Amino acid sequence: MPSPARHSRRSGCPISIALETLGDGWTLLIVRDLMFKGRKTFKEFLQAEEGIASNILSERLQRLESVGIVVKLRDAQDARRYVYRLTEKGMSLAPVLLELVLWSAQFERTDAPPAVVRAMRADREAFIASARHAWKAAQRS
Amino acid sequence: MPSPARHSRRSGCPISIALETLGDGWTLLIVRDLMFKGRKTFKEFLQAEEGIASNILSERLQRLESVGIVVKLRDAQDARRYVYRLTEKGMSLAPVLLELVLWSAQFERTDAPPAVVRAMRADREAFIASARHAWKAAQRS
DNA sequence: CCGGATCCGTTTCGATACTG
DNA sequence: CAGTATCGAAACGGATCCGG
Repeated sequence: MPSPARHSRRSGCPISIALETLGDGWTLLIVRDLMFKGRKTFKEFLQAEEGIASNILSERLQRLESVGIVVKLRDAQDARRYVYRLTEKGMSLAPVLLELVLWSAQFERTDAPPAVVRAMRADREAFIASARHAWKAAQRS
Repeated sequence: MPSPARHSRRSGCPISIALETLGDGWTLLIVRDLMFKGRKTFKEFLQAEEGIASNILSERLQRLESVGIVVKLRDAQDARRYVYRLTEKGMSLAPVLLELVLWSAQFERTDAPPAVVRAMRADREAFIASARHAWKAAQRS
């Protein structure tokens, strides 16, 4: 979706940057998986139930890296592997993702909302705080 | 982006419905314009600075209508025209949009954040409440 | 094996032109 | 004014190949 982002000057409500990065559905899924599902390797993203193709995943990860939302690092445990992590900028998307998940949960036809959703709904601030806490903890590893 | 939405069953964090509707950048812009900028006619959307093409706009509006986010009505003032309005479901997207706009504003390189953004930042609840109030007021017209 | 890159047929998008 | 029709460009995604 190149066009709406191009002519973004002086918009009353900025949103174009979000469009460039999140306007793509796959990207949104990757960020959600990073933030809430603990996925971090190429393979884990590939195996996500939505079924992304490897070339698409590769491209999206590169783009996320280039806009500073994720970083690619060597796995500390296994130096042959890579792990992807959200940056601070990436983590700052938490409120957006949380609202998005909550909104979706309202209309998704599931018998019972998953525990994650219930935790989010109960206390948004607390949920974001704990996600950030987990993120910081994983930092040192 | 057809695929991620197709296999959406039993996701730990629902988001697929949001992907179907908001995963497209143009759609996001339309909803933002409806919610925060008071745009409501086909022409007003067309004239938005981002420059959407008429066929794209048409298709996106139809899709938004089919998923129950907007309704298409005759203009009460001028019966020859149509106006598009957010439904209750559409308005329930307000928190998502607000967080999205706030996040974008952080990284958008503008000299001063527009008044809207400052108002949002100051009090999110109040901003959403007033947006909803304006929406209800416009209902009776 | 893992993390991609490349190729290529198919689908979708979107700018422009056109119509009721 | 509010959309359709057309048609080239771009994106998608499955298969396959490659370096470590």
